Amino acid sequence: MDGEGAFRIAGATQGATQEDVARAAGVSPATVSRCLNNPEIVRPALKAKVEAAIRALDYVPHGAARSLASRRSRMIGAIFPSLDSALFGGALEALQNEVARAGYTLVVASSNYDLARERDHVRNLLANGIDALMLVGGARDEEVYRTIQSRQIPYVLIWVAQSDGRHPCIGFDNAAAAAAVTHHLLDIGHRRLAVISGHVANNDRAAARLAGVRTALDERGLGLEPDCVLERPFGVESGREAFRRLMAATTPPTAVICGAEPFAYGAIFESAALGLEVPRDVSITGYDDNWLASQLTPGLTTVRTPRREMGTLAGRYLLSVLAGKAPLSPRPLEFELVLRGSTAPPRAPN
Amino acid sequence: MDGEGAFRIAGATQGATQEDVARAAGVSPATVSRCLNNPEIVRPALKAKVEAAIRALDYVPHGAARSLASRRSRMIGAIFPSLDSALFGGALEALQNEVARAGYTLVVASSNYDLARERDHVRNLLANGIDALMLVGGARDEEVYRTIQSRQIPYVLIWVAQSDGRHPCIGFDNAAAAAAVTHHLLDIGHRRLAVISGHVANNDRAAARLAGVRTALDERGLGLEPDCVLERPFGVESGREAFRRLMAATTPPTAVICGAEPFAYGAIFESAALGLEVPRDVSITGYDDNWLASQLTPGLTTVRTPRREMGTLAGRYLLSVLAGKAPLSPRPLEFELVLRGSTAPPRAPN
DNA sequence: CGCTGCTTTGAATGCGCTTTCAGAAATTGA
DNA sequence: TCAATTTCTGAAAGCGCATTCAAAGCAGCG
Repeated sequence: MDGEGAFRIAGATQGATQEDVARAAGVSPATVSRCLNNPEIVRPALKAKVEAAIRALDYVPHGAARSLASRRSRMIGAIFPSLDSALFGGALEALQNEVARAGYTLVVASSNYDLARERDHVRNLLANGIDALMLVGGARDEEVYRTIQSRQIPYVLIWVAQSDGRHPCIGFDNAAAAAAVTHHLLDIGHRRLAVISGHVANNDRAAARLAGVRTALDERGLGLEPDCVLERPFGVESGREAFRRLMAATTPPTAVICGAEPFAYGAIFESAALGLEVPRDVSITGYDDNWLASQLTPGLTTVRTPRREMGTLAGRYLLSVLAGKAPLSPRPLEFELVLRGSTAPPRAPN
Repeated sequence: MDGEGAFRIAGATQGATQEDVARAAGVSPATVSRCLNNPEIVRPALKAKVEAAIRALDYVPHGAARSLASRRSRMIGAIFPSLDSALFGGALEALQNEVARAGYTLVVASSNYDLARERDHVRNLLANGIDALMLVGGARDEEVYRTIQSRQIPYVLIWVAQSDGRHPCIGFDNAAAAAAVTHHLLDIGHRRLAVISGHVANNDRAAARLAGVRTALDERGLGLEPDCVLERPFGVESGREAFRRLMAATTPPTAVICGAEPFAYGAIFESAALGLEVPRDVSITGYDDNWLASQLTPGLTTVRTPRREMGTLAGRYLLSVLAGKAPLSPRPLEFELVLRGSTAPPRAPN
C-alpha cells in the first residue's frame, strides 16, 4: 500500500520521528534521544546502529518538540534599530556566524528606531521562546527590562558601555569617542564647532556622543551654541541639508562634528556643491569609519568603532551564559581615532 | 507561602499557562485556546472574562507548545548570501516588516556566498520547523530543492526571475538589466568594453549579468576579449584593483561595466588616483543604484534594482501561500536604467 | 411546552521529544 | 564464581497547547 515505509502514514508529509528511528535501530526512543543530546553516554555499538537508522530514514528532530520537552529553543533573538544600514550589518552577520557555530538559530527583528516597536518585538520573541536576547543600546522602558528578567534568560546590550553595571553590555564608550574627536579639533585650533547629531530622544548612543562633545568643550571652557547643534534623522540627505544650513550662518563653524557617518558623507558632498574645500574651508569628522571614509579624497577623519566585534562578543557572551560558564567580564571595547585629510587647522584662527 | 499566585510553583520561572488562565477565568483550557486562535467563535461574555484573566496573569502562549500542537511554527526563514552589505539590507528589513505585520517571526542566516553553508542552514532552519523559506538566487544543488519540497512548505527565490517556472521567484531579469547597460554604452559609441564581475560559479545573478553583457554585444556583432572580463570577490578594493589592471592594458577599454556597485565605486576612486577623468577618459557603470551612486560627482550611470520591493513581495507571497490564498502570480519586476554623468561617448571613437 | 437544529463549551487526546527512575547489563573485587 | 558496583538502557511521565468529539445551551417553531 505504502511503499514509502512505515513512518509515512497516509497524507503525512512530515519526516520520520524518533520512534521510527528507534524501531529501525531496535532500541528505545530514549536511546535515540541520548544519541543526539548526550552521545558520550551511549555505548558505541548502539550509537552506530542508531546513527545508521537516522541516516537511512533521513531523520531530523522536530524543533518544537525538542523545545517543549527540553524547555530550550536553541534560538537567540536580536533586535536592531535598522537592518537596512551599513551600520549594523557587520554586527548582525558576526552574531549570526557566532551563534550558528554553536548550533543556535538567530531570530531578528528591526525596531526602526522605535521603542514601542522594539517592546512589541521583545514580547513576541520572548513568546517564541528564545533562549537569549541581544538589544542595541540601553535606552528603553524599565518595564521591558523587567519583562526580560522575569523570563530569566540571558541578554546583552551592544553599542553601549554602561558604567552602572545594571545590564550586561558589549560596547564602547560613545561619549569618550565623541570627546576624542572633539579634542582633536580643539587641539588643532578650532573654536567654533557645530554638531550634526541623530535624534537624542530614545537613542542613548546619539545622546552620549553629543554629551561627549559638550564635555570636551567644557573642559576647555568652551560651549556649543544652540543653533550649532542640529538633530536630524540618520541619512546622507539629512547631512547635506544640515551642513548647508550650518554654513549659511553669518559666522559659520570652522569644523563640523557628525554623530553618524552618513551625516559626514552628506556634509562632504554638500561642501563640494557649495564650492567649499575640505579641510581648507571647513573640517569635517565622521563616526564609525565605514569603508567609504577611507576611499574619499580627502579621507574622512573619524572614529573607528568595533562593529563586527560587538556582534561576535555579544554572541559569545550569550552562549557562555547559556552554557553555564562564567561569562567573560564585558568591559568596554576600544575605539580608535582615525586621522585623515578631512580635518586641518582652521584657516584664520580666532 | 507563595505570594506570586498559584501559577508560580516553586522554582518555576516560566509564566502562567493556558490552564492557569482557564482556572482564573472559570472556563476550560480549550476556551482559552479558542479565544486566542478563533476569537469569533466564543461568546463575547466569556471572551471578556478570558481576556481579563490573560491580562491579569500576563499570560503569553508558549511558542513551542503551540507549534507542536498546531504543527505550525509561525516562523519564516530567510538565508542571504551576506548580511553585512548594503545590498541585501533593504530586502531583509522589508521582509521582516512584512512578516512581522502578520504575526510571523523571521529567522535569518548568512551563507557568506557559500552553497555548502547555505545547504546546512536550510537543513537547520527546516529542523527548526519554519513554515516558509526565502532564498536568494536559484543556483544550488537539486538536493536542496528536494529537501525543501519534501517538507511541503512554501518557498520563494528572490533576486532572480526564472523563466522555466520551476521555482517561485520574486525578482528581475539580471541579464536584461546588464544588457540594457551594455546597449547604452554601445549606443553612445563605445566598442571596447570591459567587465568587472562577481564570481559566476555558484552565483547565478553574477552569471546572468555577464551573460547579458555578452548577449548585447553579440547582437551587434561584437565580443568580449577574455582579458576584459575580470572576476573578483565583491568589494571596493577588488574594484580598484581590477580597474587598475584593465586600464594598464596596451589598449585599455573605453568603458568598464561593473557587475556590482562596489566595483564601480572602486573603479571611480581608482580612476581619480590614476589621474583619469570620468567620463572623459573612461566611462563606468554600476549595478543596483545604491545611495552613493547619485551622490558622486559625476553621478554613476547604473541600473536601479527593486531591492526593498523584493523583500516585501517575497514576504507577501509566502504569507498568501500560507494563508491558502492563491498567490499573486510572481512575474518579473521592473528595473530601471539610470543615466548619470559617469558615461559619455568615448573620446576618440574607433 | 416539547421538539428540532444550531451554536457554544468542556473533556480528552496527542503533537514529538527529553528526562527521570528503575531495572538490566557489564564490570570489578574478593 | 558470586556479590557489589558501576554503566547503560527502556518504560513512562509529562512539556503546553490545539483540536476533535460529544455534551450542553439556546433559539425557533409547531
